[in-house]
Amino acid sequence: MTDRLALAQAFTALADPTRREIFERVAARPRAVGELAGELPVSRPAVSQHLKVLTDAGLVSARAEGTRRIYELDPQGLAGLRDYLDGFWNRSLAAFKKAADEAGTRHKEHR
Amino acid sequence: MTDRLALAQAFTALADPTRREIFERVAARPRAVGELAGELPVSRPAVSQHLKVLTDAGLVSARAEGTRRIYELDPQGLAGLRDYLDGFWNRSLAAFKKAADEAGTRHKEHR
DNA sequence: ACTTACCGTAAGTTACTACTTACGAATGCT
DNA sequence: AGCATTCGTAAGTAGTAACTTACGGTAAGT
Repeated sequence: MTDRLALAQAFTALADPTRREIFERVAARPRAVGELAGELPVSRPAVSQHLKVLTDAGLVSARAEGTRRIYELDPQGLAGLRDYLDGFWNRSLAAFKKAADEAGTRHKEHR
Repeated sequence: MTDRLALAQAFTALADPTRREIFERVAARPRAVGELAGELPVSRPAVSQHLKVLTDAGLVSARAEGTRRIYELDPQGLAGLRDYLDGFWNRSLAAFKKAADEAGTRHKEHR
């Protein structure tokens, strides 16, 4: 199961605009650090630091290729976020359905 | 459609631990501000400020009940987050499937 | 009308975070 | 071996965010 810490890390990771931008680009296609830095208005070390946060959150993973490090999307962190939100989604829908049904019994019959 | 700003606000809102705690309690059952403050180790104004952020992110909504303000979950913000993550989920699964298939064609046949 | 209860906002402070430059390590090429 | 490329980390700084106390405003009760 996905623990609370990993969840917090994932939300924190995607809260930053630059980091979300990096995440989206890596998700679209695996990229090296310098490549990402070339596309973004921040320095290469900044990209490295962001990638560390994303990696710790389980959102991306890296593999070495010569002196370059290729980052790609890691489905694990994504799955944790999805599961967390799905829980609220189902419960909220159930609650709203329940409220709607109860309102319905007062004003008109069920069918 | 859910725009980028709302998305950023939703991620930012859920990134803070205290705010996520508030969100979870409100999602479980609608609550007043003072009630939340009584359950949490922060002051009532702090809760108010967190609820404002959550409201702006479309994650909760409020209704007046006498002098009290009852906050409840708002499915809108939740839907935006879900849709965003689902996009990556589907695309990442497609990419992994594609990669697996291509690897399969090199090492063993499809079935 | 006065008091009580509940809440949002303003102002100020502290802690954290995102960024920069500087440095060092690892790999590949000649 | 020497040099170039690519990258991670350390150190320092500026901006932001989360919290507190203080204040004002609205609704209900007596």
